[in-house]
Amino acid sequence: MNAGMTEPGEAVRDPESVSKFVESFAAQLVEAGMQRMPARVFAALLSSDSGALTSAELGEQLQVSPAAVSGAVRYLAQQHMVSREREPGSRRERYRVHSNQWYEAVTNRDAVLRRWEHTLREGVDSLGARTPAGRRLAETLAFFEFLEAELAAMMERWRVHREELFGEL
Amino acid sequence: MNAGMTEPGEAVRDPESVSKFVESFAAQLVEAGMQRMPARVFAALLSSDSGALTSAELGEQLQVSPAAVSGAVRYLAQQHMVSREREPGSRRERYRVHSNQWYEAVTNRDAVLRRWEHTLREGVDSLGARTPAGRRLAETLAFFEFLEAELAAMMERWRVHREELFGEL
DNA sequence: CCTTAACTTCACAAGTTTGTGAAAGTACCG
DNA sequence: CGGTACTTTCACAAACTTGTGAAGTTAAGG
Repeated sequence: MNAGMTEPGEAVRDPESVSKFVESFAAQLVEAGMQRMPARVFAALLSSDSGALTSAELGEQLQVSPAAVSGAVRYLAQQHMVSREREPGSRRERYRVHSNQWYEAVTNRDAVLRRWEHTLREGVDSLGARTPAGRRLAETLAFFEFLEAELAAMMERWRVHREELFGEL
Repeated sequence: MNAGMTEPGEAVRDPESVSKFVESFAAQLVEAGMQRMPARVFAALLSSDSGALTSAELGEQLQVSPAAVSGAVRYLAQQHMVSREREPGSRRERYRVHSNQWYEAVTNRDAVLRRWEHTLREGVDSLGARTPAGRRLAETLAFFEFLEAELAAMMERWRVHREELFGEL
């Protein structure tokens, strides 16, 4: 650890090791199903001090075209993982990650869960609720319903725990 | 609902509506990041009455080659979402889904979570724990650590709840 | 209003993924 | 041990994805 050999306490931002982190983190997001470019953009935002970068900054840091940044940001905004803000007095836009908002977005996937449940319900219907397969699906459905409730409660607990650790928003 | 127009209670397995379910469910697994073929194979297994199918049965139902089935099953077995069993007295293999085992496999992703945490810890190190970015990562890390503990506890509660709903294993 | 900085859209080329047929490998069974 | 019934591996073609440059659009500022 502390491979940069800097004295602890110093806030020297070594671009190379930052980039290394960005790429590792992005790789894990990709592994978890996110597309490559949104993952890289998101990781870059997450590890910026201001929490917000312009399109040009992102393009330079990641060595990609404005078009790529544009597409990635559109996706991230749709997923509520970043928000866009216009810099006043400039035609430049900045993309911001609200540190906690992003994992809230990932866990608050009510709509997604609801669709899974809907599909499963249809499955139980077409297989017949009393067939072995129907029962198997019904159990899966019950699990998802349970999950949905638990996730909400868990995020509530997290907010409390978070405040203990880091204080007010 | 009950689009098949069969009297309730009847266990008529309409191959077409089953296939429709298989494809919808598979599509959702794909959306969640699983590869296409493993998703289809898994959905087919999940909606089979026996909970187990041979390679030939899967190939026929899904209209794919034995090679495709082989690859898909290898992946699913690695993820512990199906298990393989040799039929005694035959050289045929069957692939089985243990109704509850599969979502246990999906939620028991300790190793995966651990790797995220490791990456985040490195990130905090290279950004500096007292920088804004470092603090942001530290919060994300704390969230993952919290998640890890919560997930385990949640699955414990689910097992109890499940037993209430469906009885013993 | 015109200029211009910045973002977005689009057609396409490069790269990657996916499923196939054919050949090779395994292991039951006589 | 040889035959055969499966399964797996492999090289490749088709289909899809991804990022680019260039043209198009928007709106800030003169």
